[in-house]
Amino acid sequence: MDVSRQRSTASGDTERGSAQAAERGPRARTKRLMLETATRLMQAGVTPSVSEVAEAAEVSRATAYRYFPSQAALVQAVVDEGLGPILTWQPTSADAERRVADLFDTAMPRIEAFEATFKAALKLSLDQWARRQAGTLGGEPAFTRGHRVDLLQQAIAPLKGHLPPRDFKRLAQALSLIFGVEVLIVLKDIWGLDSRGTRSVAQWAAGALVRAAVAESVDEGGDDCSRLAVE
Amino acid sequence: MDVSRQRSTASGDTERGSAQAAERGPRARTKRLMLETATRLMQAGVTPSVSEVAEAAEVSRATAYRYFPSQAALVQAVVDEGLGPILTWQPTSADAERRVADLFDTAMPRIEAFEATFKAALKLSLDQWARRQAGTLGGEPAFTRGHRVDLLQQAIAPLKGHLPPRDFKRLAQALSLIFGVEVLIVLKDIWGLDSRGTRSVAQWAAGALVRAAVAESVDEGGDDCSRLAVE
DNA sequence: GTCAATATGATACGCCCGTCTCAAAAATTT
DNA sequence: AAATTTTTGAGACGGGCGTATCATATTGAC
Repeated sequence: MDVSRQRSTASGDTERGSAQAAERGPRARTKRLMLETATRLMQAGVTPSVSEVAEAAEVSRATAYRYFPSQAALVQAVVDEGLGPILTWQPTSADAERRVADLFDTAMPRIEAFEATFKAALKLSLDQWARRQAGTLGGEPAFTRGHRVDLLQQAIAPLKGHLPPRDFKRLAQALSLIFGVEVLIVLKDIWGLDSRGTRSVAQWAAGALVRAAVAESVDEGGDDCSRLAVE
Repeated sequence: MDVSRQRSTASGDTERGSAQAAERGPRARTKRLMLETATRLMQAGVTPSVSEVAEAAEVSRATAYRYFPSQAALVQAVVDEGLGPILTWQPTSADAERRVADLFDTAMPRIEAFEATFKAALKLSLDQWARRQAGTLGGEPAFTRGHRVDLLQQAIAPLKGHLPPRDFKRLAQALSLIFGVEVLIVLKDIWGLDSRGTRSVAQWAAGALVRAAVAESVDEGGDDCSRLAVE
């Protein structure tokens, strides 16, 4: 009823964007404290439960659950923070391949820094998928996990005119296969690569895909293979 | 002590390979029953807990836990079954790109049929990773998840002589990014593609990567761009 | 300073998971 | 057929998670 103090931000919304919305008051303070604690824990490699964050933040379990009713909500919030610098990425070049490389350079280190967080997010989205299959779904938060679509399309936007729409989309889809945390899982965990190796392989694959898409369209146009390199 | 009846297969080992090891007796019977039930449930889309399998198989919870001490063991067993036809894949062509395409044609439908199973396996491997990070690890089963490495290297084996070892490895690594369940997660769940679309994109990307690797090595050798297509 | 509104903490509950124990049932041996 | 071994089922236990309740402490308005 009392709308004078806008507390709509309390526990409902995500407070996206920079966490500097400040929003004073006890609630915002506690929430910020928890988020910082959770972020710190996650960057240390663990995926804390709500209770663990509560303890680490020296807050009662009950209070913690008031702000983050589940581990999913917690992870989602930390993901949003980790995603920050990635979502605000802006192209600096007009060349598609360069833009893609630049996007990867921005995103991959960030994803690596928040590796545990993104892996937790992936895990939770798999959980959600399984629950959806089983029919056991309580109108839950619904994880996002679609940012790469827009980002990659933005990165390869320069090709929009030079490629048939179908091929453009296909390139974006193919690139999205080598963009997310999945890359870390495969290259670091399975292959045992380090950060440099991982980034290097991803970069090469991304470049190869972009060049291949361009080359195909050129082939159709007239076999001008000298323009294969960069366009 | 009594070794006359070889019951070493009882609850310890994985009984890999075709499940036709038969191995009569109550234990084998119950285990087979549970495995079949679990497989059926998983192909229906759900990721059952041990208790759920127990109920579905009309076996007491205690018994179920005797054979599969955790959901992880359960999933691992079903994964082994689902992996069957993939692991026995043999190349039918001498052309690398064709071989890769063929491998994808074999593997992707199978992965899709066992989608829930493979997603559950991925989820569990993420769990394991998190626990390993946190130090909370009880000398557990240790998920495999490395089959794609050998398979892809086998598929592109014809290039082994034509490519520098570094490039060969890099190609295998890049291909492994677009090989597993991750492809389904990204293309079906995020992009909303159907099975055909998913397979099509994966195939294109795979072909593009192989061609790119070949083209690069040729470029170094003398810019013979007419051989870009297949070699 | 007083008072209402609000945030917090302690506690308890139900649920599911994984483990254990022990008696009953089934299978195998002799 | 009898005896022994093996397998099974029922139940109990502890632990963790998510929820609800209620008294207490803190905040902000007057």
